[in-house]
Amino acid sequence: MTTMKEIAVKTGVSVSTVSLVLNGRDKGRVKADIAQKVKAQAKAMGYRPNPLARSLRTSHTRIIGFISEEVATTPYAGNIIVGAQEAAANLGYMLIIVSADGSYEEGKQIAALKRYGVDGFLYAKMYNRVTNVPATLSSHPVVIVNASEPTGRYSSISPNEFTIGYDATQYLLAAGCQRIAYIGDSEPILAQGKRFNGYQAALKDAGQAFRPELVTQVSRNQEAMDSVEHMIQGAHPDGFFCFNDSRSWYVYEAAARRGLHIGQDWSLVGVDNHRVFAETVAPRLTTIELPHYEMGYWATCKLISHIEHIDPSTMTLPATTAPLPPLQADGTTLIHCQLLEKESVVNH
Amino acid sequence: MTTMKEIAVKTGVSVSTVSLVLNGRDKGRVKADIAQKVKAQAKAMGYRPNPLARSLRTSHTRIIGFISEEVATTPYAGNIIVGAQEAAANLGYMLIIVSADGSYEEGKQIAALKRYGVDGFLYAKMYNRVTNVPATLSSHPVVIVNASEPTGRYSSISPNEFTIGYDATQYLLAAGCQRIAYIGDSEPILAQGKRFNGYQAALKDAGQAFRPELVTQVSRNQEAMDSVEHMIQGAHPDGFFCFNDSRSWYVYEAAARRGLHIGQDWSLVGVDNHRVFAETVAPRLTTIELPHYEMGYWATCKLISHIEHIDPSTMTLPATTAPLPPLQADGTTLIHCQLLEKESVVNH
DNA sequence: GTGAAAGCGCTAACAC
DNA sequence: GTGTTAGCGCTTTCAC
Repeated sequence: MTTMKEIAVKTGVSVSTVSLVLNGRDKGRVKADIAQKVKAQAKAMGYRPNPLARSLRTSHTRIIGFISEEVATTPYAGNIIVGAQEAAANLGYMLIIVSADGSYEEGKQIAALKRYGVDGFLYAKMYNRVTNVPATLSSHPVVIVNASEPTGRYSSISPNEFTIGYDATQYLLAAGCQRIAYIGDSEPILAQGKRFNGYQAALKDAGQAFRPELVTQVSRNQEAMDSVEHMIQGAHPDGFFCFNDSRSWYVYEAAARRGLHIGQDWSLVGVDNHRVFAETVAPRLTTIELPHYEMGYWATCKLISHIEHIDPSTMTLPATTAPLPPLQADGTTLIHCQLLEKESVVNH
Repeated sequence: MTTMKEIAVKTGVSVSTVSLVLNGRDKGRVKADIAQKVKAQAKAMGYRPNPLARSLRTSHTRIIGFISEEVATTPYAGNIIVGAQEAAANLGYMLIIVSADGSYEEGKQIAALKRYGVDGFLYAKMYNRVTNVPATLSSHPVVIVNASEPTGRYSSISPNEFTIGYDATQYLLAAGCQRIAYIGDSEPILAQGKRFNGYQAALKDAGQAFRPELVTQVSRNQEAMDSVEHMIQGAHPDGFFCFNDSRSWYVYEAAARRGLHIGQDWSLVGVDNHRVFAETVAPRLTTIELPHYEMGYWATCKLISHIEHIDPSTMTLPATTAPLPPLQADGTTLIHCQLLEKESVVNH
């Protein structure tokens, strides 16, 4: 580890000059040629600043605290972490991740993160919902990921659930489906209601009547299977929009029992949480993937723009990255989800 | 943030005395009553040490670098992170997680972690394999998670793949299955070979002949489905051991096409990667879950025991935690995987 | 323009 | 036994 002192000695200047130069604060303070010498020497010696020492002085660390629940129990939401981590790396930050679903309570974890001097917090939930942000976070910049929050005090980023339902339904309509079923979740969770609204809106916009008999909101296991069977027998759907891949399963099994094939006899679009389908039946399944990676990435960019008091639109993002989606008036950003076209929709 | 200096002033002693007392190094150096006073004052003022300042001095940080690939693309392996994070929290450590599957290369990430002064590294892979540890890590304690490494220089923790195959097959045998099929993966990955060995060994120990016609090693999609169908038609199995849940899927679909039910007509034990099955068809499926959480937890305990040069068996683990599994001679620890009994095995 | 000096909060060698 | 002192590597104020 080469230090500034060593560079100072080698170059024959003082540490303060080195610090000035290496931090780009030498404008009109240090002569250009000596600045050059310092930079050259630093490069030659492979100088890298010691973040600990810098943090002790400046009390900012370029570390972000990522607080999550249920990383354990939700498939693929881990992509939020990956997205956040990559954004952080691109912008010169590190992520310390704590999960609050374990033996250690959220409060203790937050206190520990504060002691380590994190510059801000990402508060992530593993399924989209309304949540309350712990009061202890309010001393720092916070961005909420995959959730929203009632007070409007914090920025948040979550998937646009309405357009998920709308796009899926519209896609089935465009394929010529006349009787599109909605296989939902029996829990009254946020995503459920909004996707269902999108389904209804798409039907309405296409001039199709909404038929309650085509809707079934199921839990799981045999009971769910029976509900789906019952709906199919009564309402004869030719297309299905499924809340998630667990619900798609019941349709696949019902098709198999009838000797029918998804993508040949029935159309199906489903939200893909687990990706066992992608792995197993692809390219048979047309799916919508939740934008976990994007949410993590953008939330981190936004948080850092808060931390550094800069306008997110001026942030230099890597060329490969899409521009930050615009903020709504209430601080909420909804991310549109892509529909991945495969073969499980047949033209009727 | 109260500092040692403030405590020293309030108590009327020097900072060094405070430091000694608060670090438990006052044995025979500071009088008991004054030590008491210091402790009381510290408590009253809600003193918490500043880890940055301490680290700058001691050059250890109580931060562990967690290096992983493919957190993005592997379901549930995120549990390794959760386990590691909880173990770290229990032992007073923090985890900085970097993923090497993104735009930033492993080398840069490792350099950054070193600058932040991590005390050691967890080098995790998201599926079990033989891997090479980057040379730059050798300056620090390292534990390998969910992988092994050819040189034998590092400790590693991975699932016992052999017993997965053995236990699953034995369980099916005990239920009376006479013709147990093995639905494997067509890739020659480590887990594949060992689970297959376990399957063969269990058959042999039970005195059943190994029948090649009951084995099919499939990739995915229609081709995989066709192979499974072909095997079933030719060899008439009454029980199935499936390499993972993607492969279980094909058996479920084949059963549905015949109007048969898993758990009534056919027995099935599968390794459960995605848990869409657990969510969807439980309690119909008898599964083996990979011990991701445990691997993360134990790897972290072991790493910390290296860092602090203590015998892992003397570590005070939380009462809820199982004891650390023993180390093999080559530094490898294999974790036995539990078989979760449900209803997808029928007594023949 | 440049350097000396103070100090972020803590630890540890060394006086007394 | 306890306090004084000297840093860890860096930033920043203030003389010169």
